[in-house]
Amino acid sequence: MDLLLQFRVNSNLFLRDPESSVIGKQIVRKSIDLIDDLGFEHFTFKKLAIEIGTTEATVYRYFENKHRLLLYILNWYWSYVEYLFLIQLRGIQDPKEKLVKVLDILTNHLSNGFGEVDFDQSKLIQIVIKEGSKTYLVKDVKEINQEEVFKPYKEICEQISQIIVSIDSQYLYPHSLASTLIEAVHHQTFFSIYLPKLTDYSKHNSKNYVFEYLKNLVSSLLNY
Amino acid sequence: MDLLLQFRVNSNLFLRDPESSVIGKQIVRKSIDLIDDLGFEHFTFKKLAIEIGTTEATVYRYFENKHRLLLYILNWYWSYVEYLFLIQLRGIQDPKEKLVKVLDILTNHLSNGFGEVDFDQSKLIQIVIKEGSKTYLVKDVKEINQEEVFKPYKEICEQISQIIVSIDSQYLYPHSLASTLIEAVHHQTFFSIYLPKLTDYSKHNSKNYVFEYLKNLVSSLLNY
DNA sequence: CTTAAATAATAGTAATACTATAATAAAATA
DNA sequence: TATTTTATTATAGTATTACTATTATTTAAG
Repeated sequence: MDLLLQFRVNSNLFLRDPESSVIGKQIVRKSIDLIDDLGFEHFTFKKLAIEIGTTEATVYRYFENKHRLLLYILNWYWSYVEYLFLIQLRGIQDPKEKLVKVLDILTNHLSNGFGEVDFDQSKLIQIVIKEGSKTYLVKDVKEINQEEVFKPYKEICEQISQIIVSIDSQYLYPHSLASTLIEAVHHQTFFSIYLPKLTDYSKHNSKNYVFEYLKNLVSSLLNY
Repeated sequence: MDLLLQFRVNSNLFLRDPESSVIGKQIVRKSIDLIDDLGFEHFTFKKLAIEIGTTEATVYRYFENKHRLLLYILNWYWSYVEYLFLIQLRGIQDPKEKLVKVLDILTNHLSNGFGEVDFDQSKLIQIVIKEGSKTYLVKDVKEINQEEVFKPYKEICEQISQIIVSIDSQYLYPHSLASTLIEAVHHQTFFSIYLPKLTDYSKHNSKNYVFEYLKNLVSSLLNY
């Protein structure tokens, strides 16, 4: 099952499959550590290479540039979420319950992990929250979009959209609501930590603040 | 009135007030053009200096680095929005109507401009949409937050939050909803242009798509 | 066992993000 | 008015970044 997920990552994202060699796996694993430590702006292939005891040129054989590596990491994440959807929504009939489970998966970042993964999951989540939007907020979105690099994100959005429609077939903005929910998970989590005045986090003692907020939002919105 | 707005920009953001000299004003005006043209990542002080016929060192006398310049531009924008709120919400009594007007101001980017400004307004809006989140998605958010550089954003959020509470005093997440609306304006506008599958833009022939979506969202949510 | 192909290491370059110092202009004071 | 002081810009530099080209080494194939 581990392998299945990894094979889904779009081959446009890399020059050489990082899963095909030991050094490739190290590149991905260590880059997750480093991007989390330094932030994407201060992360460089030089620093990564030193960290894993190789050279920049070697890293460049795997990824064209650090933006592609970030895309690779996020594609992996979205594929992982898709897998969680698959196994965790399977048993649920009620679409309302399904949507709550979706929010749970998206916000309850840790702990719902399956089996073992060879990197720090909490660091991955931090990258998704802090650096995720940098995958698409670039000058060449249009071009890279044609390479299908945002496909897993769109598929997640499509799935959530279908759940929304099955709750309320009259609702006019299912895709926008789906992408708003996904983005809200990220920026509300970020804000609650770093810019809490942009949230009501301090008034709620819940550690599942973002989950509660969005659960309330969808239930009011789709009236249930 | 013009001056009033400009004086509100936090002096922590610059080394020397760009409004105090001709070259300072050129730096701000041309940087708006260039950031829009190149994207923030490819924008450099060197390119800016060449464009306005000066040197990098001169630009560095005004702004510590390009991130500070971006913050300056966004602070200017948020102060401008605050001013629009002030004059355009004044006559409205009904808080529901007020909230719709807020969404109108936030989404109907152009045309509600007052008087003249000495730069391209549509380029400013593009920067707000595409680069705005890069002001806070940085390693040192915590530190720069202490310098009050996000104050105008928080004030806008606070104002919207108060409107929300006056519509529904029982609503538990007014600040989160406010910041979600602001962020949604930006990413939904971005998605509708560059990643339309993340929206329902194609199904609606409205050029005010994001406005309609969010108006519908708040009216369902706060039941009116 | 040899040759070819794949991979990594070494050594570069152009651009970026600054900084230090020198030159010039403007302002303030004698 | 002359002369300091100060403010501002220009010149020239450095370290780092983002790559690339070439060479060396390993692995695989015939």
